[in-house]
Amino acid sequence: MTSKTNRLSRRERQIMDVIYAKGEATATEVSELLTDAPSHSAVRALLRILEDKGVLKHREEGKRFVFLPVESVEKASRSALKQVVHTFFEGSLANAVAAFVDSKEKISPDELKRLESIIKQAKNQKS
Amino acid sequence: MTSKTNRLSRRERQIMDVIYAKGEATATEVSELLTDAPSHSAVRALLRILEDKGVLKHREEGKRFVFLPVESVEKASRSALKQVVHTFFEGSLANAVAAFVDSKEKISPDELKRLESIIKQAKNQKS
DNA sequence: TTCAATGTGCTAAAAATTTAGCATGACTTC
DNA sequence: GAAGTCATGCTAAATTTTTAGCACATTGAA
Repeated sequence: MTSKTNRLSRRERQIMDVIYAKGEATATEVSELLTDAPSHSAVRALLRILEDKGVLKHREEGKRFVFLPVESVEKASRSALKQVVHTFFEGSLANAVAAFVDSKEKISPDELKRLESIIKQAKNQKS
Repeated sequence: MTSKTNRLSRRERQIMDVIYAKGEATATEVSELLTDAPSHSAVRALLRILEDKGVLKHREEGKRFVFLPVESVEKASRSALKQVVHTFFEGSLANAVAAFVDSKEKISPDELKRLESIIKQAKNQKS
């Protein structure tokens, strides 16, 4: 249960969120996307630390470093989602979806259709 | 976007998670539920800090303090969920549900039924 | 070549988090 | 009422996080 992101400091987590949302990012991009970004060198330091911790890696692109998660986004997102569902919705996906639907988020008809077919498919696979 | 829980340190978040999952808890309960709990007095200190920060409040029950979130669990859970969906699933609930279904989590037939009816209801409300 | 621009790495200091331990108060039990 | 138990508050120290700034490398233009 002690997930990897659980071991990250606040800034580190903020940065990981940005990178997960974007897929990958340079130090400058991270800086720009953080709403309350610290100095540029601070961001770079954090990125280096995250790499030390083994949650990020980078590839060099020209002279810039492009950082990306070591763990696949798929895996990370699944565990983040599971974590929320567990903490707040007693482990029930249905509870979570219900809450989301109840909120004022507009869910487009398209989304609803997709949801329907996802559920249908899951039902079939069960049997 | 800078949510309240975003301002919490790692330990503070851990504690909030425990309390959200349980609804409310005493210092002792929090200690027991943390997998890598620090000393008891450390936990109490954190709880005090969280109260100072305005995310927890307490009521006295005999001689113990029972801590509970200031923000309703409903509200907190909605924003936690929204956050994950935004960060990892491009804001799409359907994407999130698909990922959850794909994972090896067993989703009971009951859950699936509930999901179906939730979606159906949402569709009707739209029109 | 030389200079400016843009990137990185490193280091050390500042700030924040996390912790233990002691003092205190209430309640029970002997 | 004395001692033991269980709770809290406070304080100060240890540890971690967060930061800025300087040094160095590379690229491209003048």
